[in-house]
Amino acid sequence: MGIKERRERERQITKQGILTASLEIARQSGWSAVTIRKVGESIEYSAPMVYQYFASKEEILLELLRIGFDELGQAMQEAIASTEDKTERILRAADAYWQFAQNNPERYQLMHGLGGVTLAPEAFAASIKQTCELAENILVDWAQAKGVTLEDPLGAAEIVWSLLHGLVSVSLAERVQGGKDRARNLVQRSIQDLLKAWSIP
Amino acid sequence: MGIKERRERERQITKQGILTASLEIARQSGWSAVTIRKVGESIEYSAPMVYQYFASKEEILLELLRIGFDELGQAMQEAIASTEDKTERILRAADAYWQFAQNNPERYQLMHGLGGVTLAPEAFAASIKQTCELAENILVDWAQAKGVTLEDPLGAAEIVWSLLHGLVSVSLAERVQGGKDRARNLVQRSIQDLLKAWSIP
DNA sequence: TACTTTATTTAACAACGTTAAATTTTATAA
DNA sequence: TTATAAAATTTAACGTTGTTAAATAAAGTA
Repeated sequence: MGIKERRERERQITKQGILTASLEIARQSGWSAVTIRKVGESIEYSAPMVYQYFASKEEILLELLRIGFDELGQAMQEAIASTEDKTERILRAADAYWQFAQNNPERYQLMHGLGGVTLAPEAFAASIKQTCELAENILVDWAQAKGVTLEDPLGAAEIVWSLLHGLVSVSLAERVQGGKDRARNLVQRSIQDLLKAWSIP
Repeated sequence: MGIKERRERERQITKQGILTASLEIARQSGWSAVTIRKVGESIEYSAPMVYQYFASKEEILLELLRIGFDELGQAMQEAIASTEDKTERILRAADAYWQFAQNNPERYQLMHGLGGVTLAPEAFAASIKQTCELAENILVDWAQAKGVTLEDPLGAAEIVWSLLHGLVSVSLAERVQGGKDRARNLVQRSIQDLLKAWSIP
């Protein structure tokens, strides 16, 4: 009597369909164009059917947000694991962050309340904190390896992350002249500059 | 026959009322709560009357955006004019930027597409560019005074501004631990750090 | 006072998120 | 296989949004 199980499998497929459809609409037309009716149409159901899978539109966005932060965290972890050099580690983690934002602009928007996303600030808080702690860890590692004493490690992490987030935000809004590659170099260079300043007593 | 003039005066007052009402609603309940009907109610008119003053809701937001960038630019200009010391000048300009964002969070959101604001990216571009050019100017001045050669002055300006914008964004979303004062110090310190790095060959 | 113009409001439309009711489809039991 | 219960799905509807058209009220002019 695997009928219940089959149903559950179908449910998961449809649920995933809702998520990918939402993401696709956002990719094509921005987050304000993501409507329940359009999502329903995408999965070839009537609009109210969406509510059999998510309690509200906000829940869809929150789920996508969670997935996004998971993937970003994973990408950064891989970057960190890819080298033993503490400085290079920071630069690669930053580049992983940068690449994620460039390859998934609409998800980055969702994860940071950009591009007309209406999500309560509390939604971001936890995941952001996690990313920031990760940044703090690799900075502390770096400082230790270099024999540098960071008087405010969390502050340093927040600075690096803010710089990164600022450049990404600006780049995503296509406000930086010279295209993505230039902005990418800017990220790398500015972080190196910060590390340089922190290396000197 | 000053009847036409009186009408025009009244018109300007009502127009201003629409702008301040929109800002007030956003301040109290966020930008997604700013609706034409509520704005109409605020100025004690029916909703459609708003369209006698602005062609669309977007036009209201764009006007507020323009005013916001004007005021921000003015505040930064005053900060710049307040000292001859090139380094202090940069720090004061950054603090003016910071103070504007803290004192007008909903306007800062509007000006940068935060907090559920749905405005086309093109809307920001011009004004942002202006602010960035201002940053470039004071950085070039600083470099000249310090005998430093900035190989990419615009890039340096974009870095400083991104750092500033990143910290402001994070602070406005109340994601920084330790409150506003700590974040303000972070801004000052990080910019000093960048300048320090750029001072060294 | 009568008429024209202007100012303002009410009604309405399409689209939104969401819920309730109606309907169709599917599974179960005789 | 057919009647019935359960589940799945859709249609209709509510209140809200931005916006426009039509109706009404007010003001100015002759």
